[in-house]
Amino acid sequence: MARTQGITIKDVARRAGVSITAVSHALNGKGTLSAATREHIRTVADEMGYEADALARGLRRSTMGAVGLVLRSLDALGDYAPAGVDVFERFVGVAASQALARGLSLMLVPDLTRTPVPPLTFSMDGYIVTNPHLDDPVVALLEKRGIPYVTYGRVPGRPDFPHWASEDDAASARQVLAHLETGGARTIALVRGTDPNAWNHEHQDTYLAWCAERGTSPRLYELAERAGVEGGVELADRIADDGIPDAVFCLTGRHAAGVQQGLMARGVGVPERTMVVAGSDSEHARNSRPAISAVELNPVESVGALLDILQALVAGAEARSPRLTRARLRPRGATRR
Amino acid sequence: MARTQGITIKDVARRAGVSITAVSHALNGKGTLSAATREHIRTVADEMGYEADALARGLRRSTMGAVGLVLRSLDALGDYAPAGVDVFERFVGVAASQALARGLSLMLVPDLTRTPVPPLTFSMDGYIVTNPHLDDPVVALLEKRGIPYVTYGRVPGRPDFPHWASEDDAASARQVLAHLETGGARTIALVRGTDPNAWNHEHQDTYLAWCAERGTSPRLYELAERAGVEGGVELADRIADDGIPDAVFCLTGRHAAGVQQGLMARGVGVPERTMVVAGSDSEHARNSRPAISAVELNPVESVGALLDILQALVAGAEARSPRLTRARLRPRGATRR
DNA sequence: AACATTGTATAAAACGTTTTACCTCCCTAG
DNA sequence: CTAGGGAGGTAAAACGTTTTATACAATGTT
Repeated sequence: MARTQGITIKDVARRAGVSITAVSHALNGKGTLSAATREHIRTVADEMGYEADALARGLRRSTMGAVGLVLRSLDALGDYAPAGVDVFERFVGVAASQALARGLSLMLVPDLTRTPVPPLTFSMDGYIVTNPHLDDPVVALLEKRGIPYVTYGRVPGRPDFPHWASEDDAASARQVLAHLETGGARTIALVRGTDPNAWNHEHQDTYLAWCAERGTSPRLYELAERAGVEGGVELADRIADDGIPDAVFCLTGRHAAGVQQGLMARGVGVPERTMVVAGSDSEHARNSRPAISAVELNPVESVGALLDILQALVAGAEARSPRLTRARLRPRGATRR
Repeated sequence: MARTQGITIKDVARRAGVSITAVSHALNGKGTLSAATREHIRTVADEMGYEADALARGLRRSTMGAVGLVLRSLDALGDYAPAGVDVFERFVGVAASQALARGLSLMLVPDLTRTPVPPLTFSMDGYIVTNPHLDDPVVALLEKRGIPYVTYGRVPGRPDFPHWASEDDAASARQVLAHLETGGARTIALVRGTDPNAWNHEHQDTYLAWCAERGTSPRLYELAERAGVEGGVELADRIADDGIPDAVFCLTGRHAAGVQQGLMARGVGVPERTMVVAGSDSEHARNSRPAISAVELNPVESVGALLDILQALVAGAEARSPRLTRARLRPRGATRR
């Protein structure tokens, strides 16, 4: 109802016996006040528990200290079986606490393009967009509005756009493939998702290049992210029918869990007959039996980098970007030979 | 940098050849304008793509159309092995989309009590606090600031506080216990978490009452939420050492998965020798083998109720509260006899 | 004695809305 | 002919800040 608890800059000014300008200057370290007055005002403000109204300040400064987070799959969270949540839950948590640490507010926006947009949408200083799609309308909207944004993973179809950070997907993929090769795998199948984002693209490209380098013919499968574990189980049959590969590299933990489950149900031994790896670690990977080897992403560093870039962007400064962080392969039972 | 893309109410007014008051009135359906002018102004505003600045509006109206969400465990998300996330990830997703549907912005606040607070913190219209603890400082702060709030689950130690909604935990617990009894269970162990919140309290109370009614002696275990699956595995040993019960009722999906895993590793057959149930459904419960029966919470209805109450509160209206939603038991292999 | 200069503080404009109070016109009733 | 009253509209105040421009001493300079 009443937004602020009464206590405004005017009250502080009156109590301290100075003008409101003086208060503003003292609290923001501007202007030309004597050290004494400055100190005095600060004390008074503190003991009154004064806190500048974010709206008024934002209106005047035209910057708010708040960033929006668009989870490019959050819509899916509305359904019963959320797709790809493993990664995102981590991401949201990390983003929230890191934003806090930097004194930023974090607003969650499921979909920027559905109208009407929530009130504060266009008042944010900037946005973080996770895994934008090809021709993502969210990106287009931000672009059109001139709102600064950074993306988690490069923007497909926009190789020139520099303001992104992410784990080095190509490096991760190579790491996985090398690991499997060391384990004796010759034919390796890749199971990717269907979202047209950089994550899927880049893994696929790396995989195809790797196959080409070795002169082996690729075994590529697509499976919708939202198909989840069950999708993986079903896909296992198709994979087996096509001839059992030495290893299966699934980009999501859920798919990996499903595929492994499906293969084992058919009597295919893991890791004896075929190995299984997940491109992003998740509870599914960890809790499968045998535990599935997986790439552990690095949301802490990635989010840090994203916020660095975004803050620089908002401040109108130059940002070192893009920035790649390192993910680590966690070998587990499913590739232990 | 520049917050809004230039286009203000003044521009619209000029273009439409009217005063800014007229524009405001036309767009908000107030004042006494002729239908014609109103229509005209609306058209102009639309084609200019005008959207009122949320900050200016908020400043004037002293209400913003934005609510904060405090996940009373979100700190934990910063760690590698997040505790209790299964429930919360769902909750965040649902909250975000329902807020959107109601035209509200959702701000994520990890911890309201750490200073300095992010800018918009005290500008929110109201807050949703999930599973507040006993003597929760977040609740105290909101109370002191006079900011409206609702809680997901009652506030422990504040039986008088009405503004909450949640699944009917007592009913859920009874449902589970009855299910186990039907399956032939006589001695049932309860594994609860350590957080002093209503969820744990209420399940425990119901369980104890149920035992008392039957004259059986309770077998109560506490296990920290963050102990997760491994904690469950370890606890399984203790439970078995104390004498294998006919069923184990774990409040979290992770604990249930761990306990079942631990029991089976000791050669205790599930469901033949003992049954396992989880108080909140999760991927762990679904993907264990055998699949663990679990109570499927109802975040959609709960969030709906919470927003209803909060919106009423903010509007200064009377809200029907508290409100209970129904959770459903999903019987699965782990209790199939 | 007149004039810069410096140090400290403030008045007032601005940010973009909403809302309150008022204005003007025209019509009708007295 | 005038008072009263709607219909249709606007000017200006307000929201709580920040910022720009200005005021006023006191001090130093020619």
